Amino acid sequence: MEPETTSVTIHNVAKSAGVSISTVSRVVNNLGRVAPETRKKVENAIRKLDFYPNSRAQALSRKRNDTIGLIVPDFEGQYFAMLMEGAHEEANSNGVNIMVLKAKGAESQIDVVKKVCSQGRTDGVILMLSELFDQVLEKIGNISGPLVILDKDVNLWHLDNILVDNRLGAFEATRHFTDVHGIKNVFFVGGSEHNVDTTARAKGFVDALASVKIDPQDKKFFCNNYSYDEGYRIACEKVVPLINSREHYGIVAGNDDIACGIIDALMDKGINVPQQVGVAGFDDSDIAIHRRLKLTTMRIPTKEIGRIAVRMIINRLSGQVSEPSKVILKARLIVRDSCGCGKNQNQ
Amino acid sequence: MEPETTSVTIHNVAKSAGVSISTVSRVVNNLGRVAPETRKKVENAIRKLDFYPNSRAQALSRKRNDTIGLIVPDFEGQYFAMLMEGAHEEANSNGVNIMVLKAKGAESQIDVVKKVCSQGRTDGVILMLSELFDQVLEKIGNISGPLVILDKDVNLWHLDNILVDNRLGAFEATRHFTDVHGIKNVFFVGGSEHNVDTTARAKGFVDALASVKIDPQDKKFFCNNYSYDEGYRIACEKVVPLINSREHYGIVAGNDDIACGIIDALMDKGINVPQQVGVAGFDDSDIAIHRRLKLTTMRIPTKEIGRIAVRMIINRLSGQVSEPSKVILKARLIVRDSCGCGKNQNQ
DNA sequence: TCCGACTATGAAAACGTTTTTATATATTTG
DNA sequence: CAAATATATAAAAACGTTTTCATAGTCGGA
Repeated sequence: MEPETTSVTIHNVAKSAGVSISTVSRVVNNLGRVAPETRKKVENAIRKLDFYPNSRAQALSRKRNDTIGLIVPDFEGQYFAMLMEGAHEEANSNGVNIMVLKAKGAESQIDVVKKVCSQGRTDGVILMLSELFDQVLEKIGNISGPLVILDKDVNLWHLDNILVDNRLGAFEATRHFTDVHGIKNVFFVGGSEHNVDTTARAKGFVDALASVKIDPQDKKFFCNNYSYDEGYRIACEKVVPLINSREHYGIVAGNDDIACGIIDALMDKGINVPQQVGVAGFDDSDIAIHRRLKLTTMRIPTKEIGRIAVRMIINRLSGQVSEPSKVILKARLIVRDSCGCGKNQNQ
Repeated sequence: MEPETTSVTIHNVAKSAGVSISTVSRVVNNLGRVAPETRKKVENAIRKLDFYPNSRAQALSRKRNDTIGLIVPDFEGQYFAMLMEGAHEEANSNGVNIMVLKAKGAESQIDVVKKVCSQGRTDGVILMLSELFDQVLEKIGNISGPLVILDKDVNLWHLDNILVDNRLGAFEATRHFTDVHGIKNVFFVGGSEHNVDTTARAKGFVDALASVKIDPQDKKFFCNNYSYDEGYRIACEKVVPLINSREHYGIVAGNDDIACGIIDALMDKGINVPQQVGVAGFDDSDIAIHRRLKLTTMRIPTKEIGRIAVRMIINRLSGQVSEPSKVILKARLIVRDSCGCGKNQNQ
């Protein structure tokens, strides 16, 4: 009934080596001075007994867990995986662990953050906010440990903040069509109109056209969400009717899913992509290179975001850095075939 | 220099409510009998002081962390995300957390498992093994807590085990071509020949052909890895030369990436897909529905695997279940367009 | 009215570390 | 050579809970 193999503690090691537990602790943590022969005795005992310090006791005593919480609204797409990749890389090389939590609605996010921090389960938290983020921020101002907010521009309080310049990204994608391809008819098909990312990207699009003296009027469309199906739908309903077979066009999509939907819709309507209509996506997700027509897209440095977020927390914990900071990363245009630059350029 | 807001402990609550810490603990954990008015006093104090029990102290005292470790070789593709989805769902509804760890090589996996278990950082571990898994298993037989092995058939020791019947999956995909489409010329293009999944799928393919009296000789090909590019390469080098324009063909691919590579290769060589050659993938990953020609593919119940894995650990921890078990899940054929069943069936 | 059983609560031990403080012993200094 | 100082180690306190054990107080029955 009790197969519970009681594990070996620092006391066992101390006894076996004929020293006190303080000495063992000093050896394990490389602290203070220990006579060479004593150290050897202790190290032998540790090896003999296969001793690993109990992390629960360490956590209590040291008042830290060596654990960072990563709170995301969902695990969909590959954003989460990339974020994890970067975060884990940085965390691992600093001996800290990552606990993944999911919290979608504002309620849930407030709950999870408060709980996890107040309980001392993590030493710091990386939070990817959902849409209603001002409500969340309002309530978590007084939490204890370091807190990094991702992807939403947060000016309040002493919070670290990492974001991507979406406006600039869409600006560059748009100017790629106007400048490199000499196209005057550029459209924008974004995600939900109330999404802050979409808003920023739409602004970049407008700014880009304005900067080359093109009227952006009636050239912006919005999907209900960031999905392939919505991209397909909007392309059929809004874009196709505007296409004149004698002109060339460019479309800046809100993300790669939408871009793919658009491309397939256009093709299904017999329109030549990318010869007559070039399309650019956003995110550089997996699907960008897993299609016949490789997607030109703006790459979001997601892995980098994860890495920096962990770095920020570690810095704050180590006391080296006390001031909160805001990091703004750029998206980068990855030119492939769907804009008309690539292998399918000349038919 | 010390903005460390020292958090409120059970002692503060006890003092504020005018009772002992044992009473507070009893109220918090709903244990033993507490007089209604005492309970009210304590609850008020808890609310007033915004008390959250320190999870580190709880962990030490209770000898558990309410944390499950999920060890994966990488975060690529969407396998990890789906696994996480299921695992988190089950974990969350049981009040346990998930710590994600990465360990790729055999060395690393042994290290991580031993460390995480011996330290008591997690109460149980879900382990997704890399290729050289016998070496790993050999060394981690004596670890303490519950351990669930994913995706590799493990017969040794007292380990829980969840796997997918890859043989049966490939069998069904193959028979779909022979039975539904009446195709005799079916090929298999798997991943690395030394991969156990590939081996099982290849066997399913051979068994299926044998079961309908077709000679599987010279119909199996292998990629160096599970990538789009390899699928493209093998299709060009091995498959295309075998295609006779008067015959119909079916191809069972090792995964969706390979399937996409094959399809694009065939199309680039001017072969009609799916009219002349049908292709089926494996995994039902994102890309299956993000292409113009929707992929027919075997869906692996990854989310379910995550859910069951967590369930197993929780059951073992609760002492309800003591015997290790092996769960074998089936892949399910998702019929879309690339096999020739769908919208593009008749040209 | 007295005794046993039960109830509500408090006191104290335990969990396994880290860290501070104390104490021998060895080494230097005047 | 005694006093001051270093050095190596041990003893004990602390971390914040849970849990066992002890102790008053209450109740019902003889």
